[in-house]
Amino acid sequence: MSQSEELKLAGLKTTLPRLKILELFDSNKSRHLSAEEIYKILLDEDAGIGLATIYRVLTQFETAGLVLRHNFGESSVFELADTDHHDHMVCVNCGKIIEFYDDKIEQQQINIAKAHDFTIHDHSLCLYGKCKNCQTA
Amino acid sequence: MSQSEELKLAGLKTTLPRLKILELFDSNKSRHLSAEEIYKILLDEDAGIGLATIYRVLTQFETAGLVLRHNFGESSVFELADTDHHDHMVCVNCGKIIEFYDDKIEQQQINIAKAHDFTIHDHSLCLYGKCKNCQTA
DNA sequence: CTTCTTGCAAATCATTTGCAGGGCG
DNA sequence: CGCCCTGCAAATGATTTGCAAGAAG
Repeated sequence: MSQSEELKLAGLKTTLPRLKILELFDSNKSRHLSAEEIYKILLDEDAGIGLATIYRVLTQFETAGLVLRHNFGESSVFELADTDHHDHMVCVNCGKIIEFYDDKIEQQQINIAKAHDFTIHDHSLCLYGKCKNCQTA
Repeated sequence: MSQSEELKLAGLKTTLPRLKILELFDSNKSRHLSAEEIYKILLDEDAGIGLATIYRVLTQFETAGLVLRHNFGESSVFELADTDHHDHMVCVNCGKIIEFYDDKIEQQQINIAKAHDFTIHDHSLCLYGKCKNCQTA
């Protein structure tokens, strides 16, 4: 599906800011971007896109289910919602983000919730520490 | 250990704001409080304690290891660090917080980190959903 | 054309900091 | 009595919103 079609499906008009942001997520290796990071990247491209617009677009994308918002540090980071559910490990030294999925943990969360008569809508699991390269530092 | 002694041990002078806040945590059934909540409670008591002071005290307490800071919603909530490690379930409807500890999950996190050559310093696991009383709502 | 969008600036929110007066040890 | 603390107001950083001008369908 083209990016333009994705937008249409979400009930959003095809506009430059939206395409640019989608494009960034599609092409970016890191996958995890904050509004500020997106803003700076687009500034370098002289796209003339304001920070407020980026926040608006990201919120719309989140509502439409196109991206997920995470609250690792103090500001939000977003990632494309194009893969299966996974959790994260964040390197407190270099900021690297490693994704992982573990069936035992997922299952155990469900068991625990059940034991407390709690219905899970969502969950967030984040491990903070040092990645391979930063352990010596 | 008295609250005054706890403060001394942390290298902090015994002052009214600090005692009041410690007292609140000790007496409060909910255990989890935000700076704003503490501020409002103390306002009602006419303690004349400013919000900035509450933030300062909470930060000092966190540094001293007396309290833990969590980032469930958009603002931080604090809890006394007087119990063993545990994770949380937060009811998105009524805000109720349920604490839990699961050995399998803890162990599995360690395994996963190891598999990725990652050294865990800390982790946060939070289940969002509806508690028993809010399921029908 | 009509409605959805955007850029910019001003407004919010949560939290932090500067400063001058006070209080603990 | 010196240094740590506090209240208040102003400063911050992240994110949101008001508004009038511009595009998309």
